[in-house]
Amino acid sequence: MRLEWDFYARDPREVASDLLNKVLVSGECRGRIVEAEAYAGADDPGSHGFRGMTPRTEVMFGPPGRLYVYFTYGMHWCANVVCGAEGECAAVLLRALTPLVGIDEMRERRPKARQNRDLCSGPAKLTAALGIDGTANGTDLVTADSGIELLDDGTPPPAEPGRSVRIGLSSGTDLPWRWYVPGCPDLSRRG
DNA sequence: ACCGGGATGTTCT
DNA sequence: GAACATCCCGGTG
Repeated sequence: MRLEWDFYARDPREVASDLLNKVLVSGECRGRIVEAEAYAGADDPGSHGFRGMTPRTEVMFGPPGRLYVYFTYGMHWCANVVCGAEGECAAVLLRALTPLVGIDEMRERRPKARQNRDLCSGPAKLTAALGIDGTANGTDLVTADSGIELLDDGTPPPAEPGRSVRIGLSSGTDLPWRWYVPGCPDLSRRG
């Protein structure tokens, strides 16, 4: 069943750990979330929202349950789930998926992937594999009006998830706000 | 296996 | 002008 508004309207650290083993749907493709990171606002120097709202980060401050998609390094898209209360800055970056459905379509979008575990093993890989780009910024995951949604298929999050500092930051590097499924072969890094 | 560097352009100072 | 929540390729061991 589809995740509802109250799932998202919480602290991003809770949402990040609870998103493990949920299913991301985009069009005909599906993947299981195995790695996610929490981001906050004024108290989180690693967050895009650290210095307040800008045109780019407006969605992060808006209602929970929407998708915040940003462009980085001149060529990559990354997708976040907006969390917390409306007016707060809070989101969860989706960092890795286990491909479940639509693998042929994913391989067409990511022809350089050598194996299935390379298709979605990074935040910009999974958006490319599932066809998510800036046109999806701000779309509502609860109504799924753009074909993107999150499902609970009955698989619970791991009883003891892996946890580490966040990856790729130059600020906020001390906060252990990355969660992952231990030993999963589809992570962005071994864990 | 590990490491270094290039691609590529938006965003904010 | 610098930084960037990244990825890929080619070098070396």
